Amino acid sequence: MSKQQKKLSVSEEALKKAEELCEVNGLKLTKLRKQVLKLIWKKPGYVKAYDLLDELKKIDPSAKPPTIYRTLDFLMENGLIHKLQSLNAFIGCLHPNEHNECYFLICDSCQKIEECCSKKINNVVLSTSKNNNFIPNKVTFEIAGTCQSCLN
Amino acid sequence: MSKQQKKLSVSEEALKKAEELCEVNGLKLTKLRKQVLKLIWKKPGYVKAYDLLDELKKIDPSAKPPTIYRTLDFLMENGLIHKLQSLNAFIGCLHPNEHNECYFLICDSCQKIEECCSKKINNVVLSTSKNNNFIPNKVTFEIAGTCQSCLN
DNA sequence: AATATGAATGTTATATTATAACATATGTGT
DNA sequence: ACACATATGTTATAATATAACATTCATATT
Repeated sequence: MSKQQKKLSVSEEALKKAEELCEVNGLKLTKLRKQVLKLIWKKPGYVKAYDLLDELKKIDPSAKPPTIYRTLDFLMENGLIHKLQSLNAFIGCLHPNEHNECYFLICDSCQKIEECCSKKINNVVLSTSKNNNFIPNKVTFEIAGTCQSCLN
Repeated sequence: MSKQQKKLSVSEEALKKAEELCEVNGLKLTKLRKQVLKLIWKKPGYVKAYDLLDELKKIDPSAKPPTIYRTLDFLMENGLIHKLQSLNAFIGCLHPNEHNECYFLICDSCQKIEECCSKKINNVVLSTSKNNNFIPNKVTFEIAGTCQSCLN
């Protein structure tokens, strides 16, 4: 941490990145979208759509399922969050825009998620796709198990 | 195909394997479970739980959601089928028991699935788990895209 | 054969996750 | 002011999945 500049939290960092990215790409990070993204980052680990809806209702009582799902769709389409398919849950993306394939280590006991990117994964996807004459579009790669700190 | 022995279809083969595997492991492949497994193999590509339920109802009108989900649980626990997490769908396993990690190529346009096993995947899972001090338990790896025959 | 036991199945109800369809508002350019 | 597209509001319902408890069935033992 420098003396000049207060260090941003991961969450603040992510929101800043999101704003920049939307700015650059001409995307509208509306009030609603920003609120939802904030709520996603506020919770450690992953978050479920209806829990998010409950949180959002505290700010905006008129929020309803489509409010959340549409917003999640926007955030996903633009790489700001990921959906964890094996959990039906959502999580903020650590490095929007920089994306090669990434995957998730999901701790079954503490709900913490590690987002990883790796060339190896990318290579496996590309090579096996090639072997099968398959054009990959969307990769889902999630490893559930037990994390370091839950092992003792 | 030999002259002596009629070649079994993939589906017949799978059912035979399932029976053998249950025999060996002391698992009860009951009438219901066999019926459901048959229905899963009957459909090309993947199958959704409630479609399966509709099919089952034609045989057993008293079937209800728990009937299907319990049976799917049994079949999954014992490696006879897989769940495709990104589709909420199910598919028969081509090689029950032989399992190292496997993954799926899912064609978005024709719904056909290619099940692949590969040491590479296994290695990636093991090495990245190790790097993160993570004990992997269940791997979900699904690649959606376009298959060979849908490209023209 | 009678009985005990656990596993499997039946049954009712409800929880959870997600979308369709249409109405209204809001921002932007002309 | 108007047209247009995009975003949001609203109502209803679809699709996916499980909890909880009752009954049946297989089998092992007496």
